[in-house]
Amino acid sequence: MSTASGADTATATSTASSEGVTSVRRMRADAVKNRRRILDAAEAVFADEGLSAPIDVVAERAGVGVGTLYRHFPTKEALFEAIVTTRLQELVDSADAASTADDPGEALFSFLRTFGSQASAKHDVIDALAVAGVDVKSRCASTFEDLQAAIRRLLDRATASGAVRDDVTTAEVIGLVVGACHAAEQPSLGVTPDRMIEVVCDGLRRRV
Amino acid sequence: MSTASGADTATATSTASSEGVTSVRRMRADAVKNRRRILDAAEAVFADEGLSAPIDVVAERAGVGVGTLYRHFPTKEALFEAIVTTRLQELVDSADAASTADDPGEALFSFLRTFGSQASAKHDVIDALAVAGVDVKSRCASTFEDLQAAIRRLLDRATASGAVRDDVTTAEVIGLVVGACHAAEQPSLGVTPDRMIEVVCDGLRRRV
DNA sequence: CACTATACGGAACTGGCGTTCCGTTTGTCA
DNA sequence: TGACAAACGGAACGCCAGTTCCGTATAGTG
Repeated sequence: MSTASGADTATATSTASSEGVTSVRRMRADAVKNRRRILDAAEAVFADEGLSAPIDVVAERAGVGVGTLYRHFPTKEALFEAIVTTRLQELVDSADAASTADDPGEALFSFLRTFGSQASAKHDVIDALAVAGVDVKSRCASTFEDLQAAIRRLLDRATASGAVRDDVTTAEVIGLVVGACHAAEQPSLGVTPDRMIEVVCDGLRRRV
Repeated sequence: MSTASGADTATATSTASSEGVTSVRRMRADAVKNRRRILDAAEAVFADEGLSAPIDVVAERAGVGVGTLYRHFPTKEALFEAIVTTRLQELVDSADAASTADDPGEALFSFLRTFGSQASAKHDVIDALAVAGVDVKSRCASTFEDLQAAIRRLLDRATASGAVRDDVTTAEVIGLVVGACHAAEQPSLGVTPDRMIEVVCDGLRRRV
């Protein structure tokens, strides 16, 4: 829900002076308000139109001119970063939450199901992870690595417990789930992610 | 390999006269040659750059001006149609070939593996099937339906034999495999389709 | 209240790409 | 070989989306 993540609140701009002293200046009230509006608009627009939605749409939805938008985010990618990082963080949180479950296998699977429903609700994550041309890697790198690490933890535990096969990598698990979600976004196929994810989970289970 | 599919040879243009008689006129020799060159170039370019490759690139590779390209294919989509239909047909053929195998389960799985390797070699199929915005549906509709039907046949047989679970649709199988291939095209993930497809196959197997 | 740094808006610019247009070239046929 | 329809090439056009620019508005301060 919340898009702010502490340091992201951005009510201030920091400037390094020549002596190395850091002076902080409050943002003007309207600027703060507009920044919020832009983030909210972007979150909504990207969620249901995907990352390819034109910037103008975001600006209009925020009730702001494009110029203003660019004052806050120098690039469309910078805006992606803000939004996608949030989403990825939500997924990291889900993964961490799932990791406390008793059954390590179910912990992984329930996370993957969560991932699926999150992703099908918010087009942007999948776009960020699955569409070539949007390079998450460069901008949201660290959060993406966090996510990968969190999934690896789930996977390792599940593998160690014997619930899940041990010949699959974290990246492959991500690929399978993201792939399924991406396919589900294609209206012509007429499928939803859930059953496909169930198949993936079964495929991950260790054969008895 | 071969891109020609009988009626596609297109060395002639048919015209309906006022009396309803159909007169056929030979294409000029250079036109025939150029059409071939364009198709070959498009096949190569789309295969390794995907369907988003600019038309100019195709034209240049074919050693032809854009005007000439447009004389042969009135639209970029028309060119897609020519290429993608061929690829889809290849897949239909693979599916039909697989369907003669003794073990119905393995018939399906070996086709899915073939699909995976075809797809990872030729970016365009996956683009056509997985990237929103390219509507295969409208142009290659019938061939796509043929493919879907062929896969359904494999799936039904596999299900009937008890080798494969019976709660999965053809579209879901396609979604899973296409999704995995699509994910594999993302260089940042660093995965190949094969193991992911193996997981999908295991997921499709009926639990014993 | 006046003054200025800060922020705003949106028209204009840019680059990429699909498509069109038209003057030139060339294969074909008598 | 001459004539002409057919085909060619590539410059030019239009659209779309990201980005920049700059004249105008306003929050914050003394």
